[in-house]
Amino acid sequence: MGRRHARCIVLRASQRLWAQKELNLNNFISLGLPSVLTDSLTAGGFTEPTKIQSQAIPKLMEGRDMMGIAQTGSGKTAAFGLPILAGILGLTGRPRPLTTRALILAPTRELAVQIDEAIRKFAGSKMKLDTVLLLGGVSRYHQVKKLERGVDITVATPGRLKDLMDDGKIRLNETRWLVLDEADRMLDMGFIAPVRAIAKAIGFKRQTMMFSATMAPEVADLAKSLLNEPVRVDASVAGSTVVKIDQRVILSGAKAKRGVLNELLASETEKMERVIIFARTKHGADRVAKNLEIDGHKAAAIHGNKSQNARQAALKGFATGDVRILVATDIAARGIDVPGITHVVNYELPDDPENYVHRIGRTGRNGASGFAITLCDGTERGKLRDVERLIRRTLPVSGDLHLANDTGVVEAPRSAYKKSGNGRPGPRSAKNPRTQVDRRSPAERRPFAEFGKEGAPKSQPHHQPSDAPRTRPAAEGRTRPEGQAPRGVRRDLETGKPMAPKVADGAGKPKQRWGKAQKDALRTGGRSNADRQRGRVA
DNA sequence: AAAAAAC
Repeated sequence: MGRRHARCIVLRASQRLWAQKELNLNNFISLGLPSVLTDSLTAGGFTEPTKIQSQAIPKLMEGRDMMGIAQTGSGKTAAFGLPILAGILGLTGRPRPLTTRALILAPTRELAVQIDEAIRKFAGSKMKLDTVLLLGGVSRYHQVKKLERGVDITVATPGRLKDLMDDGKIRLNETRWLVLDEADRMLDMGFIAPVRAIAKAIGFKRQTMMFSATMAPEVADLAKSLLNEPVRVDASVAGSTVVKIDQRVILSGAKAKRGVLNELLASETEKMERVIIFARTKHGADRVAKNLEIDGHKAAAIHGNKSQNARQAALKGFATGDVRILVATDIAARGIDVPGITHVVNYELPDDPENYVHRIGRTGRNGASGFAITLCDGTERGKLRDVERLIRRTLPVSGDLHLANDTGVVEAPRSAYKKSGNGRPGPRSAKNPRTQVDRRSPAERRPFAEFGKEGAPKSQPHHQPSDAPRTRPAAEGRTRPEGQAPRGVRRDLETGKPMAPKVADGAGKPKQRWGKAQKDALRTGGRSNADRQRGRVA
């Protein structure tokens, strides 16, 4: 009976599979894609378009330009890739030597590799397709060989592409499709000049697709000059994904972080199957990886000082499950799409608060849930506050501010990361020695969780008139010596009038960490980081 | 004072 029942289920499942194959029950068909592509999608197990795919594909098949607000994981690669593949299927003959029919630009090499792999997978084995991947860090030789024969699709990072353009190894005059992926990041990285040069080389007979996580003014500017009456598709999933990520903060002294991390990796409740650990600097990432190895954990590291081969190897080992721990700089904060990451650990807080959001977005993907654990020491309080302001919520904190202000003597007591809650130190015990001398002023001695609220930037009304005496609700009932300004209000030295608080116009927005002049120099000059450092006046 | 991207 049980057996027959089981067989019945098996039969039903196989019938469904058969029906799907036979009748090609693939919802991509309704989007107007040719059968060569839907067949390969079915074979790859893709039958259900994502939100952005069902919105974008029909419009792109009509030849419209597009501005897409979307992040990695939304399925945007297929959203622009499939219409391009469909367009190429409609062309006859081979691409001419030194030309490419489609050009896809990405900000980092890893991202370019991912896009290239995905597109070839969508095309499947039945479609004749010549592609080339143009990125730095590897020999130009094979890239040039492929270009000499002519290619259908080129995926590139701006530096190497511009390099090859200047050497006459690639001509863009026959390029019909241009994609700018992660445009916001490309601008942040100073690629505006090469991107414009590339677009100019292609000319106007093209279909342009631009994708960005945000619609910052610079992005809007670029979109205005590159896109022609674009369709706008918004597939930002801001709330829904973040909700599935369990975020928390553990206070820990800088030197105690190593011990805290080891405890986390060892603890059974955490079930850290695949974890990515973010460090702030390349050197920091190497150091964390080295310490993990010493402490008996197999780990790979990825950052910009590693060779392209080493970077690919690290990523591959992580994706295959060969190593369960990847230590990374913010090179991997965005775009890296390795499935099954259960935990993101911020060993150090990022300099750019936006990167916090991108980092934790490596987990909780495709409906899975994930954990994001941030280790925060005393010097990082400001950065944590910036993050909390950006995401507009206060993160649950455990651990001990005394430990966070650790200057190096304290070993992390278990209670620092086992206990969650009010952020106050647990009772003094052998395990929680609290031998640290507290060097803070009395005003600073408050539970750590309060720090995010200090100065209350998020409750400041944006439009508060600056010439009216400013009062904070919290200051009510508080007595002050005559003539002393309330805390948090700066007064003009001459007039004594209150000035606009520093944070008022930045509330809800991240602080600008680099001077505008430096960012501009980066944007326009296109010089290397090292050049920039050398050229700067000390 | 960082990271990314060209040799």
